Parts: sequence; C-alpha cells; structure tokens
Amino acid sequence: MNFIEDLKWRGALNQITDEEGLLKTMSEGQIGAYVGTDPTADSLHLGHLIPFMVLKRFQNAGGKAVIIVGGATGAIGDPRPTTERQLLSQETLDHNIEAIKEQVTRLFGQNGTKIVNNNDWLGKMTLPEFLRDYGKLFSVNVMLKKDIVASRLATGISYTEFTYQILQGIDFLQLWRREDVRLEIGGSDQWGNITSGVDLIHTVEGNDAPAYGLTIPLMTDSTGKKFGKSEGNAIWLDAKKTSPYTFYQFWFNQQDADIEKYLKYFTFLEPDEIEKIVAESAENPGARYGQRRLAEEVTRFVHGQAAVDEAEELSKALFSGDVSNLSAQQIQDVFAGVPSFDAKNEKQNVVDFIVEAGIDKSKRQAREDVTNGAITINGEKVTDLEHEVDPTAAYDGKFVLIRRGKKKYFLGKVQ
RNA sequence: GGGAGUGUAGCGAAGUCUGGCUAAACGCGACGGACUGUAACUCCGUUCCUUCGGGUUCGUAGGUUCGAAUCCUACCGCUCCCA
Repeated sequence: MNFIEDLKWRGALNQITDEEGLLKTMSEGQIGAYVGTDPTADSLHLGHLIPFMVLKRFQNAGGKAVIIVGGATGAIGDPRPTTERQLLSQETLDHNIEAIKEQVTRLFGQNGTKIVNNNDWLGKMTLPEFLRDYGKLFSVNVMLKKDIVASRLATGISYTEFTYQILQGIDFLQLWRREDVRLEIGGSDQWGNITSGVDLIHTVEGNDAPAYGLTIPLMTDSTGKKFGKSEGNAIWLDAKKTSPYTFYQFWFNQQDADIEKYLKYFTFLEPDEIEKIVAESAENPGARYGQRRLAEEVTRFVHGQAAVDEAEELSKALFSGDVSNLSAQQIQDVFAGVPSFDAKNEKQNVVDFIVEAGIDKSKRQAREDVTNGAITINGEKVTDLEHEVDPTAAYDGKFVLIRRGKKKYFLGKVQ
C-alpha cells in the first residue's frame, strides 16, 4: 500500500487536492510535508495528535517531516466557527511555543524532523511588503467564500482573523522554497487555509508547481459524538496536565464498537496485525484485548514504554480492588499518576474532607456520593455522613487514598 | 438610522398573554448506583447553595404588588428585515 492507500484504509483521509500528482511527486524523490499548529495552549491535546500522526506516517513512508509552531499566526488567531479569539500575551505565546516544541520533539525525535516558527519570516515582514508581495495575490472575493469566513459573516469577523488564511498561505510558500515541502496536512477544518497556500504557490511558482493539500476527517465515536474528551476535560499530551495513567485509561475504556476504527486511525500497527487483534477481540470481547493494545500503542507513542508499564501496573493495582495492604512506599510509587491533593494532619468529617480535597464541588454532592456508597477511603467504603476521616490512619500516616465511584482515585498527601 | 424578534439552570427548551399551585416542566449531557467485561444496552437516583431551619436565582438596574421568570420603565447583549 502506498501512503495514500494506507490513509484511506485507516479512514484518515478526508480531502486531497491532487492525489495522482502527489503520488507522482513522492515517487520522484524525497519531499517534505508539514503540519502547522498555533501555540494557543502550553500543551497539545488529542485533537492535535491526529494530523501529527499522519505526518509521522508520511515520514515513515520516506518523507521529510516539517512542523510549524505558529508564533506569528498564533498571535493573530485562526478563525473559529463561533466567535473571535481572545489574543494571547507575548509572554504566554513564548511560553506555549517552548512547551509545544518540546512535545513535538518528543513525538518525532531529533533526526530528520524540522521544527520552525513562522515568526521567523512573518515577523520580519513590513506592512508594505505584505500588501505588495502577497496581498495583491489574494482575491477578497475568494477569501470571502471560504467556509469559515462565510459562516462568520453573520456574526462578525475582525480584519485580523480574516487575514489569517493569507498568513498560512505564506507559510506554505516559505516552506515550499526553504524545505522542499510539497504537502500540507491538517484537520478537515483546515481545508480553506490549506488551499490558500496551494493557490498561492501556483500563482507565484507556476501552475505546474507541485504543491498539495490533504485533510483528515474529524474523529467521532460510534454514537457520532465528538471524540477526545474525558469528563468534559481535554486529554492533553503533557504528562503534567493529563497523567499517563489517565491517558492510558482513556483508551482502555473505549467501547468495543470503536476499537477497530481507533486502531487503524491512532496506531502505526500494520493492517494484518490490526486484523488479527480485531478478530481476537471479537472472539472474546470480555478480555478487552483490543482496548489494551490500543492503550499500549498510543500511550507508548506519546509517553514512551516506561509510562505504559507504569500505567499498566497502576491499573492492575487499582482494579484488583484491595489497596489496604499496600505499603506507603508502594502507594507512593504506584499512585504517582493519580490526581493528588494536600490533606491536613487532623481528623475531619467525610463530607468536608471530600469537598476540601476537590473530589466533589459541593457538600450536597459529597453527601449524595457518601450516601450512595460511592466513596471508599483507604480501601474501606464509607457510607456514614458523620464519619470522621483520619488522614494518618494508614500508610505510615503519609497518604490517604480516596476512591469515588468505581474508577476515580485521589491521593491525599498528609501535610 | 428605522422596524420585528429574542435573552430561563452545563446545553437545548417550556413557562410570560391569563402574577401566587414554580427552585422553575421536559430532553440532552454530567455524576452516582444496579447489571457487566474497568464495555455497550437497559434500569434506578441525583443534578443552584445550605449550618437542612432556610437562603439566593430566570440578561442588568429600578418600579408596581401582600406576592413577579411572569406586569411597567430604563439599560445591555444577540438575531432577522429595511436603509
């Protein structure tokens, strides 16, 4: 299978500007492909992972991977379908850029991957240069027709965000010239921006200049719902924001119906390997073999093998049920990935304790959970609203382990 | 600038004409429980806060009234039509 056939098989291809042309160009020698991301936060999340995985596949297929961390575009704001973006301060942007560069480096490794900041060229451009050299080449009529702009005309869009597509177009042109980038990869919402770049290159470099764009379909689960959130929170790639354990569990908890789709889309496993996993899972779905493999593969890609081992060990400890016999040292080792809070070194009513630990947001909620038998402290179920929690009662007085519901653990560190 | 709408809990959406029975129907989501495979489906419960007496809510600020999400005034936001 070639690069494109593989993407199709994985359900990871939405639109492509010129399939034949791209394959031809790829066969003629090594070319680069790029994915751009703006530093809107200090970490990427699962939504960002998708284009990066396709870029990685491109790299595995013999291409050169180039990544833009958009210092300049991030300062402008890619228009969202709903409302204008809040601009970020320069300090925040700088901080985010560094954090994201580091993450991307971890995903791609040092060798052969180029990470650039578009501020290097966009930041130096003067306004007259911009208008003369680039603005002249863009038709407002065409720009207005881009879906994202058209959808914003009713509610309003600033001149700043309107201009975004030109900047992204310039990025593609710059990389086309500097890094032999011939392909831009993005989510399906990026189609308009990507074609801006392809059009610009064709205008400047000639209509037969090889430049292609490719988008990836939005991932949804089997019920059609948006993918990538857990309890309303984004799944981050930064271990400090989403622990490797939580990350692993996110994948492990996916339902049977989605496993095949996710294995294809989110792992680098070969087709026959995936078929084998799917067949084995179908035979004995209760063993959750597909989920385990999915969790392993994706966690390894993002956090490394050590994190996979740790997440598996932690999962084993948590779901075997009995935590009361663990030593303080074991607690410290095994539960490092669980959300933690500082516990006072004194007895306290359960309800107050739960709220102060941030496990529930109101006493009402905390009472309900206790009454329902949802709260377990140090392995013992607590159902009495008057129960006094003694944080020093177990684990050498160093830790309190709270479980809410079946799956959620919180570790209190006694002060 | 002129005109017509509209703003209700995390979201969607009733209630407004005909003021009290409304902490506010219903749906979704979320959270817990049962079942199970750490699943799906299904079922049950909860979903503003609380010292469990009560307290604070229906865009904001006033007003009328014994009593206002409901009536009046002003202001703010959003949508649509005309210019």
